[in-house]
Amino acid sequence: MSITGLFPIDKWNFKSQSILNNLPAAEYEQLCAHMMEQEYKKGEILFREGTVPQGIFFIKRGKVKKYQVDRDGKEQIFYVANSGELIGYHAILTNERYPDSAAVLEDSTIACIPKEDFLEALERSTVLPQRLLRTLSHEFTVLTNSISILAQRSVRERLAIALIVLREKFKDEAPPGKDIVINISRKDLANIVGTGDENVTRFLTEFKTAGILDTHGRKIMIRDVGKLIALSGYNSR
Amino acid sequence: MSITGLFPIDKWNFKSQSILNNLPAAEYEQLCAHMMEQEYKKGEILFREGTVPQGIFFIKRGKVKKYQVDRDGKEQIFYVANSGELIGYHAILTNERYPDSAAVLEDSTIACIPKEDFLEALERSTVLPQRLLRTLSHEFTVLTNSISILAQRSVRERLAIALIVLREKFKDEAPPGKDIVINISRKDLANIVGTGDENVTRFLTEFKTAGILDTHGRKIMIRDVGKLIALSGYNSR
DNA sequence: CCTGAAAACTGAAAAAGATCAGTTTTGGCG
DNA sequence: CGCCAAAACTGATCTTTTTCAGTTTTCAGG
Repeated sequence: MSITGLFPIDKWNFKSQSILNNLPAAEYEQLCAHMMEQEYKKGEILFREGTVPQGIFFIKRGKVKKYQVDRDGKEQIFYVANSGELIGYHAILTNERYPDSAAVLEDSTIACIPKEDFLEALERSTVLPQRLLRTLSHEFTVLTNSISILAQRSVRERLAIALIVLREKFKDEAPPGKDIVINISRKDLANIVGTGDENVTRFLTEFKTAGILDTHGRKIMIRDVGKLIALSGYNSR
Repeated sequence: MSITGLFPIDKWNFKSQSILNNLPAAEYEQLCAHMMEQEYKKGEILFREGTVPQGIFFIKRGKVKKYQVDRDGKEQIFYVANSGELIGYHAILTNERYPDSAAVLEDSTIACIPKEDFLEALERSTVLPQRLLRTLSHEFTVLTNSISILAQRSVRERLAIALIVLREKFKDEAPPGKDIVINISRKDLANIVGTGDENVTRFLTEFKTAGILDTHGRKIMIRDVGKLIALSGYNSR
């Protein structure tokens, strides 16, 4: 059974990059007319809860976490966006103060397309609305899977699943033939899985002892995806 | 602080009914040309995981639960759709085998609009794609809130929140001046909250003892929404 | 109005997870 | 290269949640 064959996991890997790919040239030109490319450092915030972003963001290189912060300060990461993905359009589409925040997970190159250009392109374009609809529907599915996993699986299983998914997301960066390195803080991992960082440490130690992965500082290298999948609970029966 | 002012809670109450409201007459006519209205009984299944529905469903009266079933048979309800809402369009938009199921929660009147008519209307209409985009974006927000709640709140808090939301959904059915009655099985409640039905029973008993609600059989009548909100953890600080 | 199956409830025990209070390690910066 | 703050780790304890093994109640159909 392959990883991508595992239903909720390949859904989690969905990329919205297709939105801008192969747009009619004229539309693409117009959309990118006032695009601003910028370097962001780890930890920088793209937009914050309760605001309407200035535009939509296209991640050319790097990774961005999408999260919400609770009243009592607890952070929940519900998506890690990879290079090639587009974020920030939900707020612009609903034109509402938006409950999500986005922060840069590792040094990234991100382009910003002004709100107005995006909305205009959406009005004019013949393909953009359809693509967005499909993308949103797909994202919806990703979230419903996350809900099932968070509500029903143990912390160990959730962490195993998160690691499998993250491994896929960090695949691109590995030099050919070299290890895939997941570079993410324990706290961020905890905020994906919905637990504390102490728990993440504990289970990572357990996985390490079981020969499933290695750690060097905060870096995680997965050695045995098969065992992780077993632990994730998706091979049961 | 009003219920609807509570951020994640009013989001959960979102209705997608606006999608079909006040469409241009011609478009509406065309969309409804082959619409089939039908009575459904409690427990009937509208569509099942892994299928593409024949059409989209408009709930004229009643309620429908949207859920996913895990490999090991665990059911997770991620949304309760109310009268006025439209369901089933995700699968049709992505044109994929779809991971969600929908079953009738109480006797309902539901109209089915054939897939082809819906897709054609989507192509022709000037307002439908935009509306769907907004609706989907909004639904997305509802799900991210659910994720935060499920990942970070205790079972007691989750149940409190679920009850507040369900109370809003069952509001319409209460005769003026009479109690709002939440009519849902313990098992379904458990599958919303992500726990077992024994736990639901336990906490309901606790709430009853605290004067927060009454139960008659499986019916739940909430007496003190304020206390429930307090228990939900949303008044903290 | 009975009756049987499904649903709801209860208690006790075990397991899982959160929390607290530290110690050790890491990695960026002067 | 060493220092310092932040992050990671560890162990012990306490709380929450699950699980199991029943009993009681409800309610739909005969």
